[in-house]
Amino acid sequence: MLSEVRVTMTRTEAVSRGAGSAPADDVTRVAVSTVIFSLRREPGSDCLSLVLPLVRRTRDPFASRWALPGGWLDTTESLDAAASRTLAETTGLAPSYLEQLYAFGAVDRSPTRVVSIVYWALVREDESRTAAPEHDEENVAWFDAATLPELAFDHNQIVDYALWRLRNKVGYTRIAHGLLPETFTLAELREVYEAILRRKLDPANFRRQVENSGTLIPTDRFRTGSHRPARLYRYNRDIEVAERGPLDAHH
Amino acid sequence: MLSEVRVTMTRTEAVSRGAGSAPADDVTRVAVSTVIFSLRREPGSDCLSLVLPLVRRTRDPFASRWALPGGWLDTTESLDAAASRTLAETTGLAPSYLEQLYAFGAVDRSPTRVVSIVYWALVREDESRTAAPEHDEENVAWFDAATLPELAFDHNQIVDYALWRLRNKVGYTRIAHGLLPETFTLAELREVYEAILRRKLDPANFRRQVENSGTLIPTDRFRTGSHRPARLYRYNRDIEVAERGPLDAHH
DNA sequence: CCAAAAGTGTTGGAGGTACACCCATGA
DNA sequence: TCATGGGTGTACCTCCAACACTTTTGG
Repeated sequence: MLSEVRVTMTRTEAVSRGAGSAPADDVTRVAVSTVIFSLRREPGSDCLSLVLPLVRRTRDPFASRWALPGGWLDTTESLDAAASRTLAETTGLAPSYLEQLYAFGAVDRSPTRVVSIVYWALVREDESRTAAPEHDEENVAWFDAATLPELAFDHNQIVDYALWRLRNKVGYTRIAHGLLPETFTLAELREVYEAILRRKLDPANFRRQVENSGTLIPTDRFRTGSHRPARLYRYNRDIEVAERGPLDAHH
Repeated sequence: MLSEVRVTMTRTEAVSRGAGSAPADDVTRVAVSTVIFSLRREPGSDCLSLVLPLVRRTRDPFASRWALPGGWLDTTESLDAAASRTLAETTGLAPSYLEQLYAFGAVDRSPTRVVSIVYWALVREDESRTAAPEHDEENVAWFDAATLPELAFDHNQIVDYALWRLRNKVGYTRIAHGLLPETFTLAELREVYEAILRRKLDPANFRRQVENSGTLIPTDRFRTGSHRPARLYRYNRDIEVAERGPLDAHH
């Protein structure tokens, strides 16, 4: 039915950032990348902003460009596991939330045929500080999500899509706690929403909304400091099950 | 900068779903499958039900089981194109709506390592009738989505997820027109919603909701027949752009 | 006491549900 | 004429945005 054909294809060096032997030439390879979001308080301004880690490519194509952390899919691991693994290898992070974003497979997105299964993840602010201890400090850096440079491949587009998903999902799920420590004040939670949605929220209405949603458990502790002490809350982990669809796995 | 090399792509004659020689053992291959929804009016009952086409497998694994239509990803086509192609090859259908669903890649979902990029699609009721003219009538059949047999691989799970997405998406987008002809009455549109959501909707409130959404354009024609003639509507195609995220392609 | 953030109350509008009610046709 | 679905009006309820107001701390 289909006969064997010869194809001439301009091919550059292998794609893998990091190690890996040269791959076979005639197959489409599967890569896994992750858009990792965290929050950082800018020293100058007093508001939080979304940041994400990028790795500098050390080889062609797009050598010296910044790219999403990722790697090749191993034959013996699931997609979710590959996302966690490559994420840990390149940045040393363990995400508090991880979800598949999309599979990108345009033929010209890389010189060789690569299908990228892209995940997106959230890491807590405190965790992202301790990350990348020995992981080439040089080649991993955090960027403000709003002002990214030109990235390798179609990664700018991918980040845009991940941002869109994050902004959507924060509206109808309670994933914001993936960016916060175990306990937090309502003001801190509101700041997270404001950073993601890029607009101010009414503190009074925000309080009632999250209180009525039943996803927060008040503790008896308070955050003291500047003014009137604010109650600390924890997330109710029993809720979030029903929010997701019938996809068993991914944690 | 980029050096040109020659690559020999042994296209193991294969790929399309039925045929196929044994694949290489050490690579993970990429398949593309599609969950295709359409509507069928059951002869006995008077209400619409969701149906989808399945193909009977002719070889192991899961020989003689029913499976989602699909095939191997070709090296020279995008994921979207592969979904359209395999969908046409196996069922002869051209979908009125096509969207990527999810990438499934558990290691044990197939004896050999296969990552399936799954799409879901809608085809209009009338189109689904004329389908599969010469496409092995024997090995393609339509099933009620609610009462599927045990399918090959993890395809039952996949259909469940596709149904979940469809039911969600019908609530906040206007994809239902993908199951209807060019013009239709509000009652017909409501029936589509009822079939997808599996519950009755108030005709009066349904009318106002879709009218206020601005997605319908009334024509000056009417569907006559049983009782008082019902006005025919068309969909306003200018709207649906803003509904989707920043994913350029897939039409 | 004052500033500022924590937390509460109140109002009005938007949108959804339930349901009563007219309208127009085939039989 | 009647039965049936097409189409309209309306009351009510819930949720949300706006904003006035009280409470509690640090300085």
